[in-house]
Amino acid sequence: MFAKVIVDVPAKQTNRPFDYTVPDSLSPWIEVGSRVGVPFGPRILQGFVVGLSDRTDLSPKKLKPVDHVMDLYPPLTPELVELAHWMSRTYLCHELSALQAMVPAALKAKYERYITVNEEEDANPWHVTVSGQDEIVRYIKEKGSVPLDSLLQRFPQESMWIKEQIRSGVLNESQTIKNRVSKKKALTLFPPEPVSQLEVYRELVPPNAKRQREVLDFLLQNPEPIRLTEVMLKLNVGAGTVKGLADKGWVELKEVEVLRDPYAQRNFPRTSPLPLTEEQKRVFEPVRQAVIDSKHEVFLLHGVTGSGKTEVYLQAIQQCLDLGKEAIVLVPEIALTPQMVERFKGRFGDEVAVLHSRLSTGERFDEWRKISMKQVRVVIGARSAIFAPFTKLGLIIIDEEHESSYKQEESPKYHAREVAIERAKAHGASVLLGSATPSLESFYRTLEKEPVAAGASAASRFASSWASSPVPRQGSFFEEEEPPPEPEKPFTLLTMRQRVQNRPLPPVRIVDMRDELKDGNRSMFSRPLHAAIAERLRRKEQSVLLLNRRGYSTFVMCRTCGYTLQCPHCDIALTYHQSTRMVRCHYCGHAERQVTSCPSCDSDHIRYFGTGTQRVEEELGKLFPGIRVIRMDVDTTSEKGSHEKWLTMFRERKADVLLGTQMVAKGLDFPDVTLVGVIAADTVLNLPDFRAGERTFQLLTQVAGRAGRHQLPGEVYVQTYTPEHYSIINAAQHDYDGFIRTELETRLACGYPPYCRLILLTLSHEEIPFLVRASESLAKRLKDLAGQAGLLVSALSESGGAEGMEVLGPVASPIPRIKDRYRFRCMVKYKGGREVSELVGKAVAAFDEMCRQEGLQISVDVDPQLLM
DNA sequence: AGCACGCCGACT
DNA sequence: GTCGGCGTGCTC
Repeated sequence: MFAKVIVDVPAKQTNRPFDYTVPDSLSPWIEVGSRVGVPFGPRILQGFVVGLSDRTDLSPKKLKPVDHVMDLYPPLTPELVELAHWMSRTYLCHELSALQAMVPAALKAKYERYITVNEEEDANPWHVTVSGQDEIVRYIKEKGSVPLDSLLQRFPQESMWIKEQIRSGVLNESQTIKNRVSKKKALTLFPPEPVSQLEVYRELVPPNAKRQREVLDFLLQNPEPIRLTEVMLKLNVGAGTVKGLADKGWVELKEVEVLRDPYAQRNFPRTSPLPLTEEQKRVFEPVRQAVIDSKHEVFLLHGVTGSGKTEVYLQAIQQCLDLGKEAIVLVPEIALTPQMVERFKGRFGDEVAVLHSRLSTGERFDEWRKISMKQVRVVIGARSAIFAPFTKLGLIIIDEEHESSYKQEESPKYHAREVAIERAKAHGASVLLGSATPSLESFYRTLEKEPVAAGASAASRFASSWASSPVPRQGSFFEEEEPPPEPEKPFTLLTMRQRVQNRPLPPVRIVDMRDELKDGNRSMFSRPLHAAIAERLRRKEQSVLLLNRRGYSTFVMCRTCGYTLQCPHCDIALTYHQSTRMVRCHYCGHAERQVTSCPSCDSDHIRYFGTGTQRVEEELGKLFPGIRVIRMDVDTTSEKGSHEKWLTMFRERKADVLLGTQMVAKGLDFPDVTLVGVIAADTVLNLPDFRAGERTFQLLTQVAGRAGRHQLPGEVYVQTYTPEHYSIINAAQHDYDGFIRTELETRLACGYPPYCRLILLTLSHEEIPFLVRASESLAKRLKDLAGQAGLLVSALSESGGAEGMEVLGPVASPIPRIKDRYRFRCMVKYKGGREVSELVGKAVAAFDEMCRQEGLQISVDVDPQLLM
């Protein structure tokens, strides 16, 4: 038997499976998806088994055997291995990166090299001449074995000599693969056998040892093994008490492997399904049917805020569980609040695993193992939870599907929505995308398109470009034969227009800040918003104020000459952190002490602009003396659990105003909030990104939905300098359809997604001239290859509906330098199928040598979400 | 990524 | 004549 293995080397040349023989002793343990240690060149590397075969094209003498298997059960399923392959082709990343993205970080290989003294060679004394070197040998002998890097740290002068000795055999080098996180052990208390012995011991306890007797009594009542920490908590005894018993041999304390449970302390009251409204029933029914029929279908659930999407999710999941299938729920990281977790844990109890970024590596690993070991059938989590190693998936739910956080910004730059659809296809599962403001991409895919057959229209060809199907694995992905892609099935649109109990959407008032300025109001609060806040204070109701982070960041400026502090390594302003009194660069981490005079003109009129929210908070305090404000931004929510703490305080009415960035707009539900104010609606709108209008509309709609969800009617104020913009007007009128119509027209006219697709290529290098040459050369290469394929057009929008691609740039990136590396970018706009991304892959591959030798870096982003 | 092999300049 | 620079290519 032969295993095809992707080894742990992220490089172009090793981005293919390598064949190994499987020794008989290991064959029962090796499956597609196993993690193995394999000899690769001179060392042992970690690798993933991506195929098993009883034949190989390689001559037997070149083959080496698999060294060992790393896990009792394979961490990946064959379906996920296939998915990794799809990802590597779709997003042009190494297959290894895709595989690694699927397992918890705890399983990432960590290699340690050990040095020992070779006893035989040591007999030859002339190898050891200089006294310092003699010391090294003694040091190693004393410790037995020493990790190489700690040895080099201790004897930095002698690194050459040490390498020599390893080569000549005086020192031995060996290497191990370690997991990053060990399984957690907890001291556990075991009662004696038989338990009746406890009666005897009870009498023997010294009369003054009251605590010890309590422990024995407890064990008599509860004779199962119990965690030491639990005993200490329950009986309020110290560890010494129990240790005393253990010392006498009356009870036993042993280390037992446990799963860390981040929600262990919490009790979730069980809830049962609520009766669905007519509208909920109408959208639930087709989803239920698809799940029962195991039919792959993608539903786009467009439901206004407060229309009760979550209850539909919960009942759809219940349907899944009833059929013995599993479900994944994706939620944007920022919305994965305790409230959200509570709703799922409350309905499905121990069947739920939760994955989010605030978990430690160990906690995350253990939640993941619950899935892997089939202890749970529901996973709720952020983006990467899409890789939950289920085998009987029935449904994938993506809440707030329009959120840009579903796109990973590091390699592999996948979009969870696309991955979800791909996974669902493999399982015959359905995907339910939910949002009050569906993305244009998703909405576009619900529109009826002409069939692919005769005359292949623009729309149908475009539709087919999204399709793909599993491919039998073989060789490198750039040269594979593709089966013709299946035509993409359109999404099914489901709509919920009513809020539960028919509460009206709050009226939204647009405030033109230009008028305020004209009338001499230079404050950041318009008169109407000011009056509205005053009114809430008087009525003892609560307000939420939202400030977009961007455009209001925390820079340091000289008021005499206008100089702003810049990062010396990046072309970006340094941000000021009040808590540490430091200025710091968000991109490279460069930090310096705050300055007292201008480095440029020496003036001491240095002004530290705090976070935008800090400024608003200050001004609120001035305008409304005694107002209680909770401020939520990066500064106040970095601490673990602080997010929850602030929200609880606000819920308990310990503040009048919740002031924050985006994070206050998402999914929060407070009964006494009757006012929502958006301080500056156009900060996003002015960004140089074709999605700016869409983002603005989404944000305003989301935040408007926060008001008046309960008995009290709500009201929304939106302050803006561009009140005539359709994304602001449509949001104010709660008119998604109107917005989408205008926005689709705009995108069609400008030639942007969803009418075409984009690939963003970013090149970086330390020297501008080299970078410019390389960038121009890459652009030329892209054009040449496109020309050869007959795909090149000069302006995509003018090519009508036909397939084609356009190469834009190179131009300097919006942030032209990061970490002392200059950045240029090229944009590929195209209509058509996979051939374009393959072509881009080929073009980039041609620059592989330049990357390796000259330090050029090229990053490829397929379907980029942020063009910044 | 590592690491070895291999082909041209300044030294014992 | 050798030591060593890092260009080139391979790892099942």
